[in-house]
Amino acid sequence: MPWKGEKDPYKIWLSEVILQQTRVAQGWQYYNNFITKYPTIRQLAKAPDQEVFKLWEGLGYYNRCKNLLFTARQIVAEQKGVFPDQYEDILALKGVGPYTAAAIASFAYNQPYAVVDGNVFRVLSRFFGIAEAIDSAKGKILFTQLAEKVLARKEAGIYNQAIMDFGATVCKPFAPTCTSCPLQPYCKAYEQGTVNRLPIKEKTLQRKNRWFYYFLFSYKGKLLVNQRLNPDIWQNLFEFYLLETEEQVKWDEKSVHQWLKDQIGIRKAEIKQISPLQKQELTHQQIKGQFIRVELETLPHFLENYRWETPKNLQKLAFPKLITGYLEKSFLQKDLF
DNA sequence: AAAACGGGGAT
DNA sequence: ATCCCAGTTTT
Repeated sequence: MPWKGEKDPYKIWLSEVILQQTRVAQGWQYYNNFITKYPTIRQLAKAPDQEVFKLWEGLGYYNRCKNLLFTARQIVAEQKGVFPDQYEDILALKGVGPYTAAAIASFAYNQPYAVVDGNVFRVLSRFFGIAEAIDSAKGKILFTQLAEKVLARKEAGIYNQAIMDFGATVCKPFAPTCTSCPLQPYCKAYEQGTVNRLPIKEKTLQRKNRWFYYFLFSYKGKLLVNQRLNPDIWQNLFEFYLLETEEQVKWDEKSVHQWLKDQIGIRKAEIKQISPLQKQELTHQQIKGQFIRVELETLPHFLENYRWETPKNLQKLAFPKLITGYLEKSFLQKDLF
C-alpha cells in the first residue's frame, strides 16, 4: 500500500477514512487523487464542497466526505492545521471512530492502541476459537478488550498493520490458506475444524426495493438538477427531478404526458426518451430506475426554484452511480444534448 | 441495541 | 445470490 510506513497523520487519516468499509483496491485511486489535489490539510480545508464531493463521487458512504471536509476545516481553524496527537482528541473528530483513531494514533505516533477492524475480528475469533458474535455489543467489547490485551504495545503501529495484513492475505474470509499458515499450530479454530464457521455474525440484512423515476427536464439548453438534502441515501449528491414509487410504473409516451399534465401541470412538452430500466444494487436496498427526458416549451413557476445547469456544469457535480452510469451511456451514444 | 449508509469484488 | 470490505453516525 502506498501509505505503508507513512507518518503524516493527515495522510493516514485520509487513507483510513477512505478505507472505511471499502476495499483497498477500490479506495487506492481515490487516495491518490486526493493526495495529488490536496497534499496538505490546509489545501483540503479551503477546497469548495462541490469539488471535494466530485472527487469522492462513486466511493459511497458520502457522509464520510462531508465529515472529512468538516474536520479538515476544524483543524485548520482551531488547531492551526496541526493534527491532534492524543487518542481522545483524535477520536473526538467527526468521522473518526475507535478504529480510525487507533490507526492514526498507532501508525503516526506509535501509541499503544489496538485497531479492531473486520480483519482483526476474524483473526482473533479464529485464533482463539471464539464463537461470540462480532456484531453484538457484547462481542465488540470482548474482541476490543482481547485486541488490546494481545497488542504488541511497544511496536503498536507495525503490529496493527501486520495483523490486518495477515487477515487480508492469509486468514481471509473465504478460503484462508491454513495449510501454509505459520499460526496454524496455535490456532484454536483450526484445531477444532471451525475455521470456515468463524467469525459468527448474528444479524442478517434484508433488502428493500425502491423505484426511482428521474425526469430530465431541459429548457433552453439547461437541465434541472436538485441536491439531495433529506436524510436518505446519497445525501448531498445531485440528481434530477425524482418521482419515487412503491411499485413499478410502466411508462409510455401517453402515460408520461398524462402524468406531466395531472401531477405537475405541464401541458406543452416533448418526450425525447424513456430509457431502459437501470438497476443499482446497494447493501440495504435495490434501486430500479428509469430516466425520462422531457423538453419543456414553457417553464412552470414551481420549477423555477430548482437549479438549472448547462451540460458542462453538470460534469462538476457529484451524482450517484445510478445517474453517472446513465449519463455515461448517454454521452457515449451522443444522444443527450 | 438497531438501523442506516454505497459500491464493488469474490465465491 | 450472498458475503464482506483497514466503520461511523443516527435513531
